[in-house]
Amino acid sequence: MLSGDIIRGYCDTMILFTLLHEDSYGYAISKSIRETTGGQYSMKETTLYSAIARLERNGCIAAYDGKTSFGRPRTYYTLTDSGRALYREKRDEWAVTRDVIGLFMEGDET
Amino acid sequence: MLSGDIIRGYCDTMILFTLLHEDSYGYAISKSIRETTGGQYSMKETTLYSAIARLERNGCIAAYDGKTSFGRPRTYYTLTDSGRALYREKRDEWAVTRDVIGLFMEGDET
DNA sequence: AATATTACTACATCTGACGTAGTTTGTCAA
DNA sequence: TTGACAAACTACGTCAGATGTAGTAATATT
Repeated sequence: MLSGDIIRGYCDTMILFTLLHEDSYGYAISKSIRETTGGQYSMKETTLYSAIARLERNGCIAAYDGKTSFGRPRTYYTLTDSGRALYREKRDEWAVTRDVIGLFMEGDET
Repeated sequence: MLSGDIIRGYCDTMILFTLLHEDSYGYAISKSIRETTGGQYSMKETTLYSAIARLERNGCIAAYDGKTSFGRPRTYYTLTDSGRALYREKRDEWAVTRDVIGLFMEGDET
């Protein structure tokens, strides 16, 4: 199970990725991330919500009220253009990061 | 130029990797890292030295005095067995991390 | 002795990921 | 109508790693 600093800097990207496909809300985003990673990574609630707040503050996602069948109404989020742009940046940055860190790995020529 | 949080968690590994090949000291380790990445990443001095201190505290590297031709004498570092073990752990962890984060990247099928 | 150069040290700050705990808003059973 | 209950957050504090700014230490050269 991965956690913390290892993933640091990519929590936001995971959320953006999830919203790339369809609008969603907190709990569902978290579930989607868990599923995407096949259970290898599970984002903590606080991490998720603070990342969402940050993304909204930065204008990368926008909120709107949704319905629910039970319990408190959900807040849905949708990607903005700048959110989409940020995703692309992060994706490109990742390609570089991955290769650079890979230079320090031996016996790992996958 | 990569920096900070992107690389976070792998500074230690870069240092361990460098020492895998031969004993070295602060400035030279930093230089070696810059060269390994082809100038794509340059570790800040403070980052380097605090990582070195951490690794030594944890028994992953051991220090000994070295000579110098000019200026203050260097402190050389050598990998310990547990440092070598930590490197292997980090290397394996990286393989997983890389694949998991990769799941969130589109149009990036390199 | 003054200076230049290499090699660090000290210390404060910032940020992002968490832990623990509590709150809000709705449905439903009785 | 009210109280249990569940979903969906919110508040707040902590911690570690990377970094900025600045200063110190040791040694050879002039």
